[in-house]
Amino acid sequence: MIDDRPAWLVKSEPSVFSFDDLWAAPDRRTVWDGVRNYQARNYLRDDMRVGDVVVFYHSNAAPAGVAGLAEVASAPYPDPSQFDPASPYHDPASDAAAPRWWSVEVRATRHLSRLVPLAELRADPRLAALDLPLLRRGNRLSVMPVPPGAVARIVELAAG
DNA sequence: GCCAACGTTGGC
DNA sequence: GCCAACGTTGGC
Repeated sequence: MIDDRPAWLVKSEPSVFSFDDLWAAPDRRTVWDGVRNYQARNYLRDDMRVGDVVVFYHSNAAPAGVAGLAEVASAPYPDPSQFDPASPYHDPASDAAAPRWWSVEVRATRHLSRLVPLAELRADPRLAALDLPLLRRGNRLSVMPVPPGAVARIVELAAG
């Protein structure tokens, strides 16, 4: 039952890494690295658990919206890219003994029958009643919680 | 490309 | 600790 599990939304720019890219990855799986915001880091490090639902959102896209579903596929671990000088996410100030940035692995589980555009999410009264952080004004978090019931509703909209 | 909203940095 | 400047995000 999808609704019994905690759910999270992650953003990705599809021109960089799309849901289809995740679907095409080995084991449909990848490390979710490069998150460089403390609030999002706290969700990754402290709250995400194996089996949690992940809503894969395309940002900076036309249209932006929910592209598919995934799940948390590993326990949190220090984001390897912070220690990699060749990575654009390299953080020379991060100490290996007390890593600043964390990752989990995610695995794609379900293609939606179509992308659900942000405008449709905003227009849906049932989602509005759930107060999705994604839909709050000025939201810029790249990892955020999804309230109970919202995933099922998004799937309904996709089937819509 | 524009621009509003936001997070971070750094001078004081 | 304040807050202005700056850089980034992300919808349009």
